[in-house]
Amino acid sequence: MEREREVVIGVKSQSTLEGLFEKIYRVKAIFKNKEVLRHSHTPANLPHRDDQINQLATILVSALRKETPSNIIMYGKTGTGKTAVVKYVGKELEKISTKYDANINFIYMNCEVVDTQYRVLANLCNNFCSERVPLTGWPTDQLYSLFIEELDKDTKVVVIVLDEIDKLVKKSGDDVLYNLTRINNDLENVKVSIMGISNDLKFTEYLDPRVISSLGEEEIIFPPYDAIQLEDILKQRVVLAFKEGVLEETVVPLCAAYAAREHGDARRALDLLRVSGEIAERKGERMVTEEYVRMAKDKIEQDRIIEVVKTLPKQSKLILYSILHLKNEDDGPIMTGEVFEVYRELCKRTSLDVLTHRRVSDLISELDMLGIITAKVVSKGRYGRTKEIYSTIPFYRVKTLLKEEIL
DNA sequence: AATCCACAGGAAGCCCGGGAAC
DNA sequence: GTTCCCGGGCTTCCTGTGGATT
Repeated sequence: MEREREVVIGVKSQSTLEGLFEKIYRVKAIFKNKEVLRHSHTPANLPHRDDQINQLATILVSALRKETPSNIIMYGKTGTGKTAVVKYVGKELEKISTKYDANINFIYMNCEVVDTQYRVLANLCNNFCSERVPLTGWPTDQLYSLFIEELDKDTKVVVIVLDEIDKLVKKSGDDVLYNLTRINNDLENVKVSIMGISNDLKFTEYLDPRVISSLGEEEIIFPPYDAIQLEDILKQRVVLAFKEGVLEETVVPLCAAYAAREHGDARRALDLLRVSGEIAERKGERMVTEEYVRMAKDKIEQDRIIEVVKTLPKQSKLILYSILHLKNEDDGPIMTGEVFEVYRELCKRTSLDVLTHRRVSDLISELDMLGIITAKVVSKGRYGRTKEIYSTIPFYRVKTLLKEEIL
C-alpha cells in the first residue's frame, strides 16, 4: 500500500499531468495476465496430480451408474492441490453426467466458514430447498427433517464435499459427520456420498470409530510438492502470466525452493511469484530478479501479520501490546503472569473490562495459533509451570499500529 | 521422596445478541 | 411483543503437572 503511493507521487512530480498515465502504463511491461497467479484460478491441467485425479475419478464413476460412490477422506497440507483436484474432477463429472443421463449434484462447502452442525445443514438446505433457511434460529433437527424431505423429492446422486473438515470436527465434534454418513438410511430416492478434505493428517483421532469406518472407506493422500514439481507448476503459469523474458532465470527455482521449504505449498509459491512481479513493476523495473523474490518473501509474511493484528478483537490487541511492551523491557522470555499484570494495568488506563486469568491464557494461545507469537509450555520446577512467550513479528510496525488503535 | 509453585487447560454454565415463529 | 433456538465470549471451579527445592 505505502509503496504504491510513493511510486504514484514520484511519477507525478517528475512529469506533466498528461504524461502521468502514459508513464505508469509504459512501466507495466511485466505481466501479461496476473489473474492466473491467484488462488481462485483453477488451471486447465494439474501437473503431478494424475494419480489423485484418477483415484478420485475411479471412485466417483459409480455415480454415473446411479450407485452410491464410497465416502472419501483426502489428506494433504495446504497448497497441495486437494481443492483444485476436487473442483476439477467435480466439474468434469457434472459435465459428463448429462451424457449418461445421470442426475449428479456436486456440493462444495468450506468448513472454515461453515463450521457447525447447524451451518452445514443450513447450507445444504439452501442448496436444495426453495425456501431460504435462516443463518441461525431453527432447531437443528427441524433443519435435518426439512433437508431430508426436500432432498428426497427426485432421484439423484449427491456428492457433498466438506473442505477443511478437520476444522469442523475440532470445533463442533463429530456429530455432524455421524449424522451425514448415515443419511442414506433416511433416503429412498437419493444417494449421498461424503467427501472430506483435511489439512490435518491425524484428524481421525478426533473421530468416533464408527465415523472413521464409514467416512474413510477410501483415502487419498496428497503428498507435499517438492521443489522440482513446484517449478513445473510455476513454469506452466509463468507462460500465461508474464511477458516473455522478464524473469531472471533463477526466479522460478527460487520461488519453488522457498515454497518447498514451507511444506511444499503451491499457493505460497504462486504468491511469491506474483508479489515479486508486483514489486518489480512498482519499482519501474523491466526484469524480475532474485532480489525481488527475497523482498516478496518478507513482504508476504509482514503483510499477513499486520492484517491479522488489525482484525484482532480489542482484548487480544491489548494482550499483544502487553507482550510487546514486556519484550521492550528485557530480552528474556515472557511469562503469562507478567503479561497478565501489564494487561491489567492497561485495562485500568483504557477503562476496559479486565478479563480473568483463565480467559487471558486462552487468548494467548489464540495468538500463538495465529502465528504472531510463539508460546511454549515450560516447567520452571519449584517456580511453577507457565507459558514462555516469544514474538518474532516486526516489532515497531506492529507496536505503533496497536498504539494508534488502542490508546 | 515429598513438596509445592504458577500456571495449563478441561467442564459446566451464564449471558447476550441475532433471528424465526407464534 | 414473547418465546424459542444457536453461537460466541466469558467466568467459575476444578484437576493436573514437571521439576527445582526441601
